[in-house]
Amino acid sequence: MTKSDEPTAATTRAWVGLMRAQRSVLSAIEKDFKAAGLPPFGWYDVLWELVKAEDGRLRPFEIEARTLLAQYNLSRLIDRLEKEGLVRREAFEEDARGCWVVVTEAGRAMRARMWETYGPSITRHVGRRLSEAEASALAALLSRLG
Amino acid sequence: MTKSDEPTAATTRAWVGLMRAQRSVLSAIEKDFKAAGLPPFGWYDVLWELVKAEDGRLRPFEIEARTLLAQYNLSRLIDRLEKEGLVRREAFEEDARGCWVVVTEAGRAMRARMWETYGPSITRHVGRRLSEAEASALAALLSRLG
DNA sequence: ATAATGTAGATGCAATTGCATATATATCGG
DNA sequence: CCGATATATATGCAATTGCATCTACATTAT
Repeated sequence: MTKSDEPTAATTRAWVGLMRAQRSVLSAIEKDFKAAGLPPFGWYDVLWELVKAEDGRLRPFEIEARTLLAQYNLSRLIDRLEKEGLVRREAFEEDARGCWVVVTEAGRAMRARMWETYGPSITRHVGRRLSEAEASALAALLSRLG
Repeated sequence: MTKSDEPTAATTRAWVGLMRAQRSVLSAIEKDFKAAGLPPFGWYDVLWELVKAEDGRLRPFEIEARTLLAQYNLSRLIDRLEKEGLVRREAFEEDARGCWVVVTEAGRAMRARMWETYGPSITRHVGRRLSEAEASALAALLSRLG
């Protein structure tokens, strides 16, 4: 490895910190979800993207881009959400290969119920550890890596 | 949910950014590992902790604390590393419940070989996107969440 | 029109993870 | 010393993930 490819100490600390912070906060949040008897954390993102979207519907590939889920994982996550009645698949008329994923009323209700745990959990595990200015600065820096 | 539990916009952006940045960079790095024909990314951390440790050995619970791996996941990860000859388990004399995990020469060599891909990968996906000062600031902020 | 290529999404199968619990000590209170 | 409790690690099993590939339809070039 040539010298210029070697990460600087600060870069390495940033990357290791990113992994550790994410794991640590995520596992704390997942613990809160479990304690509240909620479905898996990962369901939230998909439901939220659908709720935000016009008509509560998105194509799978759109959800994929927004959530960074792998295609095959999303496909099966939709299966599970559908089995729970939180979303339903509908035909996409203009292209018979595709489909819509539509959030149901139960899905909207579940999203809202999850937020009641999720919101405070974010506050506890992130907000309480940083000032407003720090949170802003962190968000700005992280957006450079997305 | 009471008002005070609701995360601020900056806190939420920080958390969402943390998830997205970690997923995005991790998946880019994993792609580099695969392209180089290396074993799974997760093996690196364990090997590295062992190489850093005195005598190249640690107790499983010590690795667990350093890597944030779940106990049952680490137990089976050690199985896999052992099967590849990268580590070996040795008896821990003072407490028959425990064991040592010792990195082998092959394990040290593999760690070094992985770094040849990993180092440049960190540089490419993290270092190149931030100035030194930004990387430092990011590391400092992230350390507050660990 | 047709063959080649591209895209959306699903799926079989093996590997990994999570959960609950097991196993084998160790330690502690009486 | 003895039973109760705690600790270190392993493991059976179900759920999830990753990989490779499949199906079905769409688009493009000839």
